[in-house]
Amino acid sequence: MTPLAPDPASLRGLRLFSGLDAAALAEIVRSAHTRRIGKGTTIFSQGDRAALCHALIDGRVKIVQTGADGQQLVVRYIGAGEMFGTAAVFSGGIYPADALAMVDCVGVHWTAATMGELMERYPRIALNALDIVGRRLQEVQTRLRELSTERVERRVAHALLRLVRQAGRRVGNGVEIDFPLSRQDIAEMTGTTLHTVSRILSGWEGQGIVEGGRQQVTIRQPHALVAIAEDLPRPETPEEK
Amino acid sequence: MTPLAPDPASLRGLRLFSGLDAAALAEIVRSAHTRRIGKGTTIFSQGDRAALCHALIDGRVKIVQTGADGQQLVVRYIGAGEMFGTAAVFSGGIYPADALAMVDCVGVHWTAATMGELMERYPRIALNALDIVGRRLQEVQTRLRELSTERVERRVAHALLRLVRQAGRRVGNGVEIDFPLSRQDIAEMTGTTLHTVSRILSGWEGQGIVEGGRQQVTIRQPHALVAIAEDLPRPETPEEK
DNA sequence: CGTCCCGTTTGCGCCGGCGCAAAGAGACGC
DNA sequence: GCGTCTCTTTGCGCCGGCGCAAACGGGACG
Repeated sequence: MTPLAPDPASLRGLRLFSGLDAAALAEIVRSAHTRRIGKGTTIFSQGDRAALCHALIDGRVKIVQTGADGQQLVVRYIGAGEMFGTAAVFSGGIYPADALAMVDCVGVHWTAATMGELMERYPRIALNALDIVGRRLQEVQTRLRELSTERVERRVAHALLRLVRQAGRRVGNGVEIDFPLSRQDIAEMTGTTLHTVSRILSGWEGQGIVEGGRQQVTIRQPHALVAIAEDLPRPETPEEK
Repeated sequence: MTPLAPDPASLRGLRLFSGLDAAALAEIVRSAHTRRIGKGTTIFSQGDRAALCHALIDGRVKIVQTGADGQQLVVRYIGAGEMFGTAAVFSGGIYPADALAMVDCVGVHWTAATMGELMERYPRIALNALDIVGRRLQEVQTRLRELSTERVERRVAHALLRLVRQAGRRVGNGVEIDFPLSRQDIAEMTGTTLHTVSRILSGWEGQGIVEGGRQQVTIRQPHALVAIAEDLPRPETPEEK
């Protein structure tokens, strides 16, 4: 992990620091530690003491929780501008999951003590963190309800739609999930197996709704996916070509 | 809902306000609205604008999220001393679930604006809220992993163990969950049906692990339940009588 | 360029648990 | 006390999806 000089412009873009004045931002920049993180790096591990508050400047980080039997849940993908590991610092002090760099990244971090002082001095930071953690709580609650009450196909549709919103990139024939996403990853987000995900995606591909690829999904008919997710009648889907 | 005079002692006991000095607590008491809430009351509804931050002084509140198809998830039970609906106020401003009084309750609330001002003036409140919401996020993430990766029996065991920690009351032959808890409630916490919960509990009852009853569960052998939850070899369980 | 590894796809038997149906017991209101 | 409603229990057929196995193809690496 290679240290870098903090870039004030990118720190200013972090959601955690929105609404702060120039003096506050200057202090935040002064105490920030910025670095490159190579693809595949474990930034922190489940069960470790939560010593640092992290945020991502560039790249993509996967947050994965592992149970005692080795089974994994993909909790979340972190994109540029987002914090991670911060809630743990203020809630119990143990990271509840691993943070893995999916691609080469640029990250920034603060010690727990520094962030605590910043929050006491600038309550806006604490309120922003509360907003972020509260939204994540709502999302996870929604996923819990989906997993409790919906069949796999709908769950996969919901998961893909969330990913499109978070990491969708327009390409020629649809919207691509803009980072490597395997069938196993999708399975670990939706409580199923890679085989089931593969079968579902193959079926949708046959209907022109998605286009698959190795660690890759492109959504060609988002509205069809919404209909599946919401268990609505399917619109007629002309085969586009 | 019958207004009451705020009781400073019970407000002081709220987790949200721990670590505050007397001046802060006096201000909190001044702006608090306390009232009785009858059993069965809907305190707020899913989809409503999140206008009030709530906390419970006495009683038990169930937080339930309902999907578009009417299927329900029991998100959480709120006990005395706990806040509820507060995260929603600071995260998007819409309540994501209903809050229902399970028994007669005493509740307290503040307007969103008042709580926002209190948090700006006393950052400790925001940090406490962050701690509480962060712990809830961790719990829901853990439940999501359990639901994704464990069979029903283990999930029910985990759910009962959580309830024991939260609302367990020692009685003559074990630990009772100290509020009305139906098989349907347990099912809605664990992503299964009431029939499956009933079958599991009947089986455990036959082994002396629990004792059932109408809207009632008493855990007689907590260690056996832990072994089930963690998929450990079962200890020999002598039939106590 | 060749080889190896990993990800994807597909067939299929099996199983956990859903959900219908019915019976019984307890709580509640008149 | 009686009637009604709700909750719990249990039998059982059915189905969604798990997980084993095998084949194929693409990408990474030497």
